[in-house]
Amino acid sequence: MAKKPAKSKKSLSASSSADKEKALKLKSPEKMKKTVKPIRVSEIEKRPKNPKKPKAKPKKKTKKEDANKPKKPPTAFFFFLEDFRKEYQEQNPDVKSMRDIGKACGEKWKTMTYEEKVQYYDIATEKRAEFEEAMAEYIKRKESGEDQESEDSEYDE
DNA sequence: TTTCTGATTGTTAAT
DNA sequence: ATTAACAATCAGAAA
Repeated sequence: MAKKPAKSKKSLSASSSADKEKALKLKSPEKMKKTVKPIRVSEIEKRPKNPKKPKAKPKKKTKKEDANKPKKPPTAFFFFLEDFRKEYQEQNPDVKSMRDIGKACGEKWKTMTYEEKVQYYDIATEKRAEFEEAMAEYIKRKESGEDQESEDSEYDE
């Protein structure tokens, strides 16, 4: 059977006017707001994984690995989770924890409309901007002199 | 005691 | 374009 080509289904010249309208609506909300700042990060972020990952898929980390390294900001979904959790626990005090909530939350999230989600997206967008700033500062500091550690780094607790 | 796991989606960086 | 990893959370299980 000759397989085939089903590779270019729409690409090149498929830009119809209808496509434009559709794309406008489907685009990410944050993208619509304005272009992201031109922060060019090439080698800033390094990802030295956690040496403590027994599983093939690392997921969490122990405690502090890099106090200077800004962690990834929570996504819109996570913000929604925070609110959702509170409500969920009120209605379901019997539920122990997030495994159930996560499912319920994800399900509801899918049902939410753009307008409802956009609020969280907005928060996430703003948060990301802050994260980028923190990241830039972190890099700067790191390049400036990571040797500078002594002051009150970490004594014993 | 300490560490990891699970489950959800979103965002990012790298390929 | 797609993949891989990580973001929070918390109670329970494993070592």
